[in-house]
Amino acid sequence: MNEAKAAKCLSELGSPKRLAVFRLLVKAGPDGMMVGDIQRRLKIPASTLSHHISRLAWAGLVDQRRDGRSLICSTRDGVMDQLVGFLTAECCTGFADDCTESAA
Amino acid sequence: MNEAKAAKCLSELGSPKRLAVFRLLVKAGPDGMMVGDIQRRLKIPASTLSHHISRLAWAGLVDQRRDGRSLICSTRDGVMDQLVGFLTAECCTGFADDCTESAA
DNA sequence: ATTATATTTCGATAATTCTAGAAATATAGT
DNA sequence: ACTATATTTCTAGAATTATCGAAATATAAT
Repeated sequence: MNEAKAAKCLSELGSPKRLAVFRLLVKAGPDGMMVGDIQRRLKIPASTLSHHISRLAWAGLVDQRRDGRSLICSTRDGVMDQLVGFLTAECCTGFADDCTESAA
Repeated sequence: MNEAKAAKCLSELGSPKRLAVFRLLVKAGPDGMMVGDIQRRLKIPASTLSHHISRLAWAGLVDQRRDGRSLICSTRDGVMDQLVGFLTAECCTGFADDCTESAA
């Protein structure tokens, strides 16, 4: 996780519809949820929902796998922890100046 | 913290320049940092930087106070914890049982 | 009052994103 | 092959956002 990747994730999660989708998937857990079920639940037109899901996937926040005619979405394991870790890593908490980019 | 407010925060943090500003302020701690210092550090034109700071303030992520001719920016206390709490709050409260990490 | 410094607001343009209907693709069943 | 279901890709207009120079505002010092 670096600043560019974190910004990408945050930006994608920053759309109310995408955040709602993502949170639904967080709740669904590893079993995930079919696109159609998300659509029925959130009442978003299919093409709009597909657009948002593809952005979440592009950011690495969500994975999709096919099961017959359905595509099952789930949150990518660990990505949320990485993001939260990055945000809360108080790099140089002692207010030092020399913080060279830290990994995490 | 609710979904709309969280989305607002995430969206604002999702701009690379704003994320850089915010992280600089996280590092600076409660003492904060003058706009001019942020500008010299990140090399963003003043009007552009002002725009980004005002968005961070609008989202409730950053506060500004005046000190003489300078405006001092600092992260709003607690907002990051609230955001992280919101993001991780409902993890696996639904149906999954093998979510071992994340918390509060 | 004049001048200098610090930062914001204005204004205009470029770029990106949102939205959703229509068409296309993928899979399954008959 | 044909039909139905599930989802994506295409497309395009509307809305939002980013960028930054110029002008304006706020404060301080002389």
